[in-house]
Amino acid sequence: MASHRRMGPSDSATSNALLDATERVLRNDGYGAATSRRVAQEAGLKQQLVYYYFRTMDDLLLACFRRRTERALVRLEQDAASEHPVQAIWQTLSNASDGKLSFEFMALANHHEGVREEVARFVTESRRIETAAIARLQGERATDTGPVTPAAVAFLLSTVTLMLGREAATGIDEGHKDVRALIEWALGKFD
Amino acid sequence: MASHRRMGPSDSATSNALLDATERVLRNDGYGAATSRRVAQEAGLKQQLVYYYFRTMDDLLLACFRRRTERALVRLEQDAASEHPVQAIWQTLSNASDGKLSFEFMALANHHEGVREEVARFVTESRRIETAAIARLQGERATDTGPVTPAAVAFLLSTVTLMLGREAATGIDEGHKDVRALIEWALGKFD
DNA sequence: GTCTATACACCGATAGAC
DNA sequence: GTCTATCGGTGTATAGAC
Repeated sequence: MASHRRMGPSDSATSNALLDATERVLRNDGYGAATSRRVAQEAGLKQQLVYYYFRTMDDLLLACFRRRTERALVRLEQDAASEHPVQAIWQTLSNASDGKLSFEFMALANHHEGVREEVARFVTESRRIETAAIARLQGERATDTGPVTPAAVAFLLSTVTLMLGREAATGIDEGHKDVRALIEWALGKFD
Repeated sequence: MASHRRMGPSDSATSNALLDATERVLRNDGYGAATSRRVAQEAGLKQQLVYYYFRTMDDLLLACFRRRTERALVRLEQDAASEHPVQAIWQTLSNASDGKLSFEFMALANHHEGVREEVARFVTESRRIETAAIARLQGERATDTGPVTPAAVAFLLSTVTLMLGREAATGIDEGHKDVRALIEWALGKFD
């Protein structure tokens, strides 16, 4: 039974302000704090507007994640098409990857069907792009990289940057210097 | 101003049942669902008993995490003292590491001071144990491992197993076969 | 497009009887 | 150690006026 409640446009200034506010709340206080009242307050809007622009809180969370992945994929494709794709991707992920937010969405994916599917789609797609870029380099150089395959490097690129950023945010730096050197050594085999 | 409310023992059958129930709730529905009523229901107990055994919900969550890390460190020390420490740790982390629960606690750490400190303590301590075990092997063999240092391997051991398990649970397997082969190759340099 | 008003459920936490 | 009862607050979501 569909609701008869009215709905607002999906790309207005107000809806984007709500998405921005949602990101801030997730970053600062986690998904447990991402309530309609809290998000609206963060955006300086009334609580009920959340339901005008997004049918449910689940929809808001999903839209928030989708906006982020779309932007990330655009950037990733730019990096992959650049002169030194592997270095560019490594730099982008090392600097920009917002570990706190990513983790919040990954935890959310554990019990939010829509987010889970979107996370799977995003990871699969971005790893596909990364693997292709690395394989292209390998083809050009024709060097033997042994077990350091494009797919393995793509996995390490994304997961190691994520974990480095997250641990640093938690006050951990055990082994970070060494692993950074190791990854850069592995990357050097391609680019 | 301290509360005058009475408190129960911290290692009774009932308090452990509550901790078990908390783990199940976190695993199935995330920390947002870990409410006193929900946890009590899961344990077949009354909601108010949560506050008899644990002062606040934050305390319950923290106790739940502490119990897990204590058990994990015991197991890690056993593995580190075994004949093939690196292989043993890799196997234990690959099989037993409960990715969903770990992620839930890591996300929780983002905005829960007590859990954040405990996560930092646990990661630092376990990585220290792993690094020592790997370095001991390196000393015995006296082989040159280049950039594949004990600290780097320790970082990869814990983070790669965590991410492999988590992605598998989300329905992702992009690059998993390759990265497993790569890690096992790196481990072979030591053990 | 934004407002007021409101429904109804669930939250953490406490008091005090048994 | 476990129970009943309960407080004040907050949650999602909707109806309907402006």
